[in-house]
Amino acid sequence: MVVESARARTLSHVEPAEVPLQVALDALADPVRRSILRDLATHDEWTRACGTFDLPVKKATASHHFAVLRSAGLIEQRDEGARRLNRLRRPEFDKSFPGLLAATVDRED
Amino acid sequence: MVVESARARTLSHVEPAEVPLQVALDALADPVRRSILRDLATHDEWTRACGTFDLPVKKATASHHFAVLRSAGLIEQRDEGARRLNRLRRPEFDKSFPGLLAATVDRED
DNA sequence: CATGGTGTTCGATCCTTGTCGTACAGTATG
DNA sequence: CATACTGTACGACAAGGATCGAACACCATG
Repeated sequence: MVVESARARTLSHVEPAEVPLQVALDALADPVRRSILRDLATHDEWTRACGTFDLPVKKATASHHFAVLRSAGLIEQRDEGARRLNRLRRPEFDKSFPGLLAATVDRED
Repeated sequence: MVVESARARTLSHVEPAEVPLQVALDALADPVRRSILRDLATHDEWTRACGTFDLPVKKATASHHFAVLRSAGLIEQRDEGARRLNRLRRPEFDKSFPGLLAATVDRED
């Protein structure tokens, strides 16, 4: 029988449908967070652990940004051993906020 | 010969095409500013003076928000006597940021 | 010209939040 | 078990920005 680890059980996710527009915009307004989302958008799902992103901040700050993205319904996280893998919740988020990801992460600047 | 007033001459506008995504998102992330944009989106152009908006802030703060919207290429302003009329730059802004206004101001929350 | 209305500017304040160091928990590997 | 690696939690700090009051400029109207 497969049992979730205690660590994974503390991982609370928020459904994009429950996210207020204000929360979504606050999450998307940060350049470091958009950089994370762009990275996820251009790679296969569940292939990027938190530590594999090339970010201009220390790991404590990066951890904070991942938490913000999760509570805004933008990413899903899953533990795999010592690493925490990420996935962009593109279809779910697009359903709640049509065009918002396209207008923000599908861009150069 | 018609000459612009000194007051109107100080009104500097920014083209949406010159606006970085970061500036646009910062402007759209504030609820008071979105409320202004929604108001403009649902009325005829050049019919709303700054003082005619029902905002939960004092006029000094409102003036600040209009300045932010102008420098983000989201609104255009024109002086008409003592009043300053506003217009949502929908087509120009949509061209530079397709879907962004639709995802933010065309919404309930 | 005096008064009232519209809107901006300036300085001050307050609050949010992005940032980091450190400590800690969980996992893998020797 | 000892060590190294991955990521989070917590407290502290600093910067940015939203807010306001007061003073000011401009316009309209009597």
